[in-house]
Amino acid sequence: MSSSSRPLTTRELRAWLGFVRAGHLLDHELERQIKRDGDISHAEYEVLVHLDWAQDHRLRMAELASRVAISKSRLTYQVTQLERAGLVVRTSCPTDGRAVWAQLTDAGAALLARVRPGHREAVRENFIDLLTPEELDVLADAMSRVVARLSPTLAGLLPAADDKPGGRE
Amino acid sequence: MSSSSRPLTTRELRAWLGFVRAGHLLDHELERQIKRDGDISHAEYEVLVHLDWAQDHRLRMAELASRVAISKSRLTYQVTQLERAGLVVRTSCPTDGRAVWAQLTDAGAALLARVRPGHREAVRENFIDLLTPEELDVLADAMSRVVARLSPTLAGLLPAADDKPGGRE
DNA sequence: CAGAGGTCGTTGAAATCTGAACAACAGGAG
DNA sequence: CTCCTGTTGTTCAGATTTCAACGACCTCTG
Repeated sequence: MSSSSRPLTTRELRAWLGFVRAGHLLDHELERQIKRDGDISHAEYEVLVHLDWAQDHRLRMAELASRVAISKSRLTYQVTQLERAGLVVRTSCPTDGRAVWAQLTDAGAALLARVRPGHREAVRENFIDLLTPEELDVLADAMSRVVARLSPTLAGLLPAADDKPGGRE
Repeated sequence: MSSSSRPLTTRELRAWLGFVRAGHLLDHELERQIKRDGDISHAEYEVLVHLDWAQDHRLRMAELASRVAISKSRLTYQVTQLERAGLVVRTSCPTDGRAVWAQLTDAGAALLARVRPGHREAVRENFIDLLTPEELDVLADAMSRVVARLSPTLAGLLPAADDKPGGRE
């Protein structure tokens, strides 16, 4: 790579640092909001959301870990916590003895319903509403390239580029 | 807020999810690269970088924590680790008995010099080079608004919007 | 059927992180 | 000087995360 030793220009640095900092700050803010509205961690919330999105509100552990982008052992811990709180149950799979289903419970769905509005609002206030529609598109395109490079698998799960009022999130 | 219950459109969702996923994946990738080249964590690397950027390669704990955007107690832990590795030293401040300076050592600077090229390359390959200059500018502007909203203090430290070959990072 | 090789989810120990409580100090008002 | 209030960095306990095994199971081959 011929560019390997060339330092980042101010333009590049500005984009990179801004991206990283915005990510950290948003993480922190959402952590706060989710803890406040639902008394669970952001990580746990993510697990619930992905279960909610899934067919029949359930997923195998490995698939869930992949979608939430966390390690298997971390997910084991999270699901144990969520199960303890009654938001999720583990079920064994009849066709594959190794597999474990994580299934969203009614209580889990109810919690999601309670937390989501505030979450949406937080995402809007601190991110979406600060960008123009054009910027959103530019960002989405650029990010999809980044995701595609680092994880072709996950890239396939991102929504396509049309604009109907999505039924998710 | 009138928008509080309106779900995210596909366009918005695409931008938001892409942003979050790209952030996670980049974090993971950089973690790997830094561990490989310098045998330290990404968090520790960030501390070293901010010290290097600072006047005289040193900062007070509180200021450092603020710039790296981590908690005081977390920084205490990180600096202890870095000190144990000889990459940083703690110094007491003559004018303020409460203050503690974290000072980059020569070994710390040397480590940075060893890790940075690979880091730069990773950032370029997986981020910068995937975006056009126009996209970089759009992104930087948008992110600066997000940062400004969530942390006016940090926003002031972001580089300005000109484009000379920056001497940092 | 037996065995090899791979996948799945869990476990345990160590590393790291969070949040509240704390002790030492600074700065100003009385 | 003395008290009061706010700041600074650390500490401790508990929560979370990582990483390297591990046991159970599946699949394919012979």
